[in-house]
Amino acid sequence: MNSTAPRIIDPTRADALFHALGDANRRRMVGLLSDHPATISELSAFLDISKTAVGQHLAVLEKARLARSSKVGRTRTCQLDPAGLVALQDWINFHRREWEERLERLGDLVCEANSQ
Amino acid sequence: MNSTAPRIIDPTRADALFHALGDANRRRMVGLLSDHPATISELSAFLDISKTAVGQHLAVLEKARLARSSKVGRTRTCQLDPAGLVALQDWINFHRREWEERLERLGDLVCEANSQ
DNA sequence: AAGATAGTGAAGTGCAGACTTGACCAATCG
DNA sequence: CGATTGGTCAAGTCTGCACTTCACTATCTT
Repeated sequence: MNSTAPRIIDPTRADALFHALGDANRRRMVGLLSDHPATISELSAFLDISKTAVGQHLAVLEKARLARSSKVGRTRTCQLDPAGLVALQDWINFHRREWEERLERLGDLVCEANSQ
Repeated sequence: MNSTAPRIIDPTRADALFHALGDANRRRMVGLLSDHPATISELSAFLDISKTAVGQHLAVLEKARLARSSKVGRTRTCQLDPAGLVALQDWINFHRREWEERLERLGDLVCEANSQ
């Protein structure tokens, strides 16, 4: 489980993923949600944007599978969806592998990269 | 080295990073560069966009420290800069840690997340 | 039932950003 | 030298998207 095998990530998915995280407010949302679930209103208050805006952000995050939500009564509670983060991890691992492989043969840059 | 310690990533930097990777062409660029360095013209030909556009993308990638470039003679060769990927990794690790910690107490979702 | 509260839909505004074109400079080649 | 070729600068275009407001539908509270 949790194999180190190179798992490729579909471009469409990558698009959704990076687009989703490209916005500061959405990143703040996953920041909040990674701490604990929250409702639309709470997120709205915290981020200081309209509930409508939160709803729109949520849709984007859900499409990227970075968040989930479910409505009970009149309140919708959002929580983090690990799947997105996992996919992101995969994307990085894939590319990391590629250049690490290449840099091994060339032996440079790497130290610099680690120091900030 | 390469410690597992939580290394926090500055929001401004995260912005640059995710914004940079939010574009499909730029992702294709890092894809190419992670294989081997390339010149502006080569990238232009491969991505089928103007050299000017490539230059603009390059600027974005460099700001995010995902690429470097240097000009010798009249040709500019671009190569991948590991620093960006490393920072990205840090960002994920940080959030991953947060929700893993929380999910450990709640014990759910995780299996689903791993299967796609 | 009246009134607040939680959220959704539609439509509009304004800005950012991904491109292009065209003029231009600097190396390289014949 | 003259002609390509590689790259950059400066505008300008056009689409996408973050966000708002307004109107409306549940749902909860008292």
